[in-house]
Amino acid sequence: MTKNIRVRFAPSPTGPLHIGGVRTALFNYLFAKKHKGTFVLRIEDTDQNRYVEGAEQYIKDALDWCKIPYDEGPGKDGGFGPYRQSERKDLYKQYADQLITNGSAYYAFDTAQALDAHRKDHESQGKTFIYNWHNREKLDNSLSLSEEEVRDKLNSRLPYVIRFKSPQNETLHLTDEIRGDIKIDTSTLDDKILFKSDGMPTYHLANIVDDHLMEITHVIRGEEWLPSLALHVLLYRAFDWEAPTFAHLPLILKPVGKGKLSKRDGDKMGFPVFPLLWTDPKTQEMSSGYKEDGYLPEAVINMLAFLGWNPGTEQELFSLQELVNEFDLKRVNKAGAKFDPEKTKWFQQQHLQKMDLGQLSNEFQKILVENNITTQLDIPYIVDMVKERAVFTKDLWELSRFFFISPTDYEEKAIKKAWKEDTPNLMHELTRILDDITDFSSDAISKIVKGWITGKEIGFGRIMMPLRIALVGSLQGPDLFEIASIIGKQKTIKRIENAIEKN
RNA sequence: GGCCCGUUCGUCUAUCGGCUAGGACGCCAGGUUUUCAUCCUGGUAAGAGGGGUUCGAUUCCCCUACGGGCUACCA
Repeated sequence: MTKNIRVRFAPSPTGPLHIGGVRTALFNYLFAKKHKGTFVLRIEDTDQNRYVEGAEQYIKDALDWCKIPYDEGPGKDGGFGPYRQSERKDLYKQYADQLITNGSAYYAFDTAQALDAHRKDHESQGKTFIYNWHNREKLDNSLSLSEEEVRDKLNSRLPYVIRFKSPQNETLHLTDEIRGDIKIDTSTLDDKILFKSDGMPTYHLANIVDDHLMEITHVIRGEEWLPSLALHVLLYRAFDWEAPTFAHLPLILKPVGKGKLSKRDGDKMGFPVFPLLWTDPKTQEMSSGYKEDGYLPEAVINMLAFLGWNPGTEQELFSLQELVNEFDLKRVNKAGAKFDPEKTKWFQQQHLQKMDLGQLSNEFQKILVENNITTQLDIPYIVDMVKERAVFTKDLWELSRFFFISPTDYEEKAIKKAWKEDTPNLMHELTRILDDITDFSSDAISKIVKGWITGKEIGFGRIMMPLRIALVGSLQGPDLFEIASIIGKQKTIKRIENAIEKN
């Protein structure tokens, strides 16, 4: 009997979640569901200075839109709450103290200014200042000071931090589910701050404590955390806790240029980097979102899943459930992946085509209302006819508006190409032919009109193209006889007459 | 600079020592649709470089180059 799989997604509410974060959440979700485990959302808000109003709600809304709900998290206690680190504040100090007691950590009184000066000084000499074994004895901390001095400083309420005492001269063998074995020489590590002078833990402490307390079995996070893996493993050891399994996901890179995809890139390059629209509460600056741009969550999820993962088969189109079934951490890539807005569009187009016709028709109905259209026409029939040309639901309107509204303008290029000198006469004649048809079904119209054209011994284009201009306004759209049949005999003839008049 | 991770078509990727290196996006060309789009068919294009190991390396090892991440009392 293996223990219950528990994973967490632990974003910091410092702004909107971007698609890299969504992918991390997705992979956690897929892994959890695949193994019938629990997906936890934990809000890592230990840095009060960077807290952004509305960010937490945005994270929840985004996960909700993507249909990757968390099993436990703020507002959904599963017995491991609270799930906001700010609400767990009182918990952490005792763990920091525990490390002091067992010799794994120490107090440090160095001021930010003093450390800054050290860094600048080292930098000017071309060196890097690292707070660790090689200089910790010379700095202002409980390792260099006498017990008395330390007690005095503590008693006089001097600000202090608690630092981890990184071991020296040890080769750590770390394991990552995706990357395999990683060797680290602990002498290169620095003595990271675990507990800040403001009474809050840093990410490192809070993260380890919470993952332990919440019984997280697998830590799946971005590659940017790989450098802290050694510290984290060392912390588990210092606490004598069993460490979870780690997996570091490759980063998502900019489509062009250098570096990882950042929150700024999206609107600069013409595609959203956020799942939902975001308005910065301070500057009112807006960033576009996939939802508002018309993307289906299924498409975004599918696209994201394929950024750094593949099933090993040639199937590319997946539903969420299929992704759950197929997902395997072992098939996650090591290298970073450049984000491709074009392929995202392709996923969108594919998923729109797969969408349930009734549901798509309902969406379309809303657009009709927005455009003040009331109609007796068979909406699902029309949607089914034009949807293959659509990438987004909103495209449906432009692709079908001629069913509801007679064209008033005619595309110039089309007129030039197809509206010739004898066209008005031919169109006149056509109206009489159409008028005589009693059964105005597309089959019947097709048969009669085609017969008529053949009899006249002229090219089909001479009739069909002007007719299309008259009915649609341009040389586009589905089968003409279908269109004529749907809009009906009267309107068809009227539109032809309009076109003759205007051209 | 230091530490760590990575490197197959332009992009996302398959390949678990022997392949004409496969698929997808994009692009190009044909075909279907007497329109347009969709769709179908075909084409374009890749193992960073150098050393090893091996009968044989894209695949294993090392070096170099390049790319990326981290290097805060941020996560």
